[in-house]
Amino acid sequence: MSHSQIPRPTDSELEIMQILWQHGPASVRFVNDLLSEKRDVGYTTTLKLLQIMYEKGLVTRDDTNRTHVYQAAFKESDMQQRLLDQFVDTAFRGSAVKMVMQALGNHRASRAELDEIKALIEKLEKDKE
Amino acid sequence: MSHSQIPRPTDSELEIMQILWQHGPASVRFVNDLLSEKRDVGYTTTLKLLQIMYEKGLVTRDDTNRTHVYQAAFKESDMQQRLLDQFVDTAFRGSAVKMVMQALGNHRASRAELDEIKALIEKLEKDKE
DNA sequence: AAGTTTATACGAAACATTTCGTAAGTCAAA
DNA sequence: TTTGACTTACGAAATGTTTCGTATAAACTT
Repeated sequence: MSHSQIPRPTDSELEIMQILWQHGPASVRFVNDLLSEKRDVGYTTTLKLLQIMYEKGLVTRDDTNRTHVYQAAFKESDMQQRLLDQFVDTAFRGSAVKMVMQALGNHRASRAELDEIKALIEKLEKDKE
Repeated sequence: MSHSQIPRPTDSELEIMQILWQHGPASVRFVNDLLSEKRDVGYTTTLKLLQIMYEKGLVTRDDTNRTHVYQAAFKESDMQQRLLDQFVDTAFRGSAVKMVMQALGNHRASRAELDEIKALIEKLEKDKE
């Protein structure tokens, strides 16, 4: 199927995307086993979700074998960027900086992580010269 | 009505919250006028949404006059923090730092903004000592 | 080969969200 | 006082999401 525009995944769909990104191509069984560790979910529910995600173009699948193997259709970082843009727009009126400040202010980041961010900022500022 | 737990606002609801945060307490008419500038939406649609938001506890209202006046039930920053936590969990597997890096990497922030963030980081690092 | 387990497909119920039509009341102007 | 504009309340259609039961076929076990 062809898709002019990929829709934003729902929360449930994103949960499954996470599994596919973390573990690579996987069967319904595999996805459902991992999903079941976190919450109560039936096998056919997971199957149906993956089928819908396939129709939406969120995942691809290999159905040469009886057990189909699903795979994320997008890189995690690309999807994150899209979700981030959307989130900044709706929750922070488009201000990524405000969002960053809020995230740093209340999430306890380690010193190493803070240093990493600081280094990125300095690199960005250098690029600006 | 009493509420044990306030649900996450939907996208449409958040759009209305933004208006209430930006302009303060407002009538359905006022909200709908602003909303209509961006997209096509009927008056009773906006009314219904505000009524539902009232039932959910997202807004309060003053109904002493015929024209009810609605008001956000939460500070914008509090809501942003809640949405942010949720977003980081679902989209970045809990890593606020990764999210920040991605936001800074792809959003063009001004030098002044970058400096502001750097200052915050240095303050946080000082607090860590 | 017969029975058990495992797979997909599909329909539909249950639930949530979005949208709006219609009814009924209030208010102000003609 | 009648008319018209404006208001809230409410029901319900339209759409999207989540869940699972059932049917059917394939593969494995004994």
